[in-house]
Amino acid sequence: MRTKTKKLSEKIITFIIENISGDDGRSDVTEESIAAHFRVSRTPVREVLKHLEHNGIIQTRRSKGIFSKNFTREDVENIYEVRTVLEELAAKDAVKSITPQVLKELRTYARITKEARKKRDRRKSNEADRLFHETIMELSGNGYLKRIVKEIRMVTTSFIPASKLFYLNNKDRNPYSHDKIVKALATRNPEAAAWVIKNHICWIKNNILESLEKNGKRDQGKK
Amino acid sequence: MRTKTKKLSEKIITFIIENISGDDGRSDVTEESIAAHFRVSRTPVREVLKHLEHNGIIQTRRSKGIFSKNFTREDVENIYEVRTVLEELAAKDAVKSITPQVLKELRTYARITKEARKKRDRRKSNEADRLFHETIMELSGNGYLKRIVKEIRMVTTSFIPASKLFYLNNKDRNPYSHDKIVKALATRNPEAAAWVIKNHICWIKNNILESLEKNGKRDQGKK
DNA sequence: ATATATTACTATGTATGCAAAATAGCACAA
DNA sequence: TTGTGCTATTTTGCATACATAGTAATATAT
Repeated sequence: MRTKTKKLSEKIITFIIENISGDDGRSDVTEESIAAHFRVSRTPVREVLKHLEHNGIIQTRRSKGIFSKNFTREDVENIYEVRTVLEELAAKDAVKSITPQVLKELRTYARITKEARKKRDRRKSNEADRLFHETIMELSGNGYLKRIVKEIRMVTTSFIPASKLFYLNNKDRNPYSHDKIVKALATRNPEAAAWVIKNHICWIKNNILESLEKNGKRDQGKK
Repeated sequence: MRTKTKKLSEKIITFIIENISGDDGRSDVTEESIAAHFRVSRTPVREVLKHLEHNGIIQTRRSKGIFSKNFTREDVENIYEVRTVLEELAAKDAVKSITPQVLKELRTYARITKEARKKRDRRKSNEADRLFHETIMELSGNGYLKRIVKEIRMVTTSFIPASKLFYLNNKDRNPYSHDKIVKALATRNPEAAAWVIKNHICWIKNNILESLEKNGKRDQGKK
């Protein structure tokens, strides 16, 4: 169980995503501040930052600090278009190797997600949601696909910073639910599974777009 | 025309991909040697290395140096599976905004690729091939898709190091040629375009698998 | 001659220091 | 008050120096 080694960079990533803003002026998140927070030097922090910058999650402006990318409606649509075809692919591959055990596991995650959401336990519901999708990825047997979708999930997560993270609770439930995904997978019909996944993600996308429109009006004028 | 700034990291990437090997023992490619070659310090080199390592192209072993990943047949299939659905997506989107001008441009790249390949001018044919595919990406209007496919192309390029790069010349031509892709795009039928692209890439994948099998036998036993 | 312990070396990981760029604050003049 | 130029400050970019881990080679004992 190797956990300690990798965890630092993961922690730094989480920390950054949760703390950065896209405002102008000076950012209170700097290489120095992150380094100080984790009691390391700037060097390892920089490596994480470069990674995030490369993935388009942050942008660093010299002598100003680190800022979140202000995603446009188009950006969100583009990224979700990519994520959709990749999760469809995963679902299609997953049906080939599905087992009763895994189906049971998926149902458990689906149940936990639903219950936690009902109780407004955002952290727990997100965690179970993540496990649900990652299990399907795992099932696809395609390690590269798994890795790349994980990256994309990191981007989409950053769309909705913690401060704005209310959208899930205020909305109706996703009509293309995890339960329906499980049912489709159980039929072992690739196209059916892909269809449900596609609609599932499409619903999430629309939800995020709505949320961004509600929250993001003020960011409009700024360059 | 900002070229100088970004070029260094691009050059470093090219240099690394062209020089690393997957052998055991000590590598002659080290942070130090790369830094010395480009007359910079290890710091900027490390940033590029971390990026490549993250993309799964290289692996760095402490006190041994930098090595290429030894891709298995399964890795190649996984990565090409991902690339295929993404290029299909690009083609489907591209037909929406295709114009006679772009079709002409694509035909030009197709012609140059073909001619250069006939003359065994590998560099030129690769360049034109890249432009062909990137033009379709551009046409899709999805910047994120464009970026992510570019990354994947970097990985697939690293499958076949320069030293082994003969496969293209020794084989029959791709039956799902660039010409046929252009024709399919011209019909503005998304499914048709995606179908040709899919087969085009599938042919390349099989070609690479064959080449790896011929060249890579010796890498088998090693961990 | 072979196996093992010790030592020197090599290359990465991390920290620190210095240079450059861009901003923000302040003084001063109109 | 408002605009302009200078200076100090902030923060990134790059370089260097030190710490650590893993390897290879040598020496020693059996």
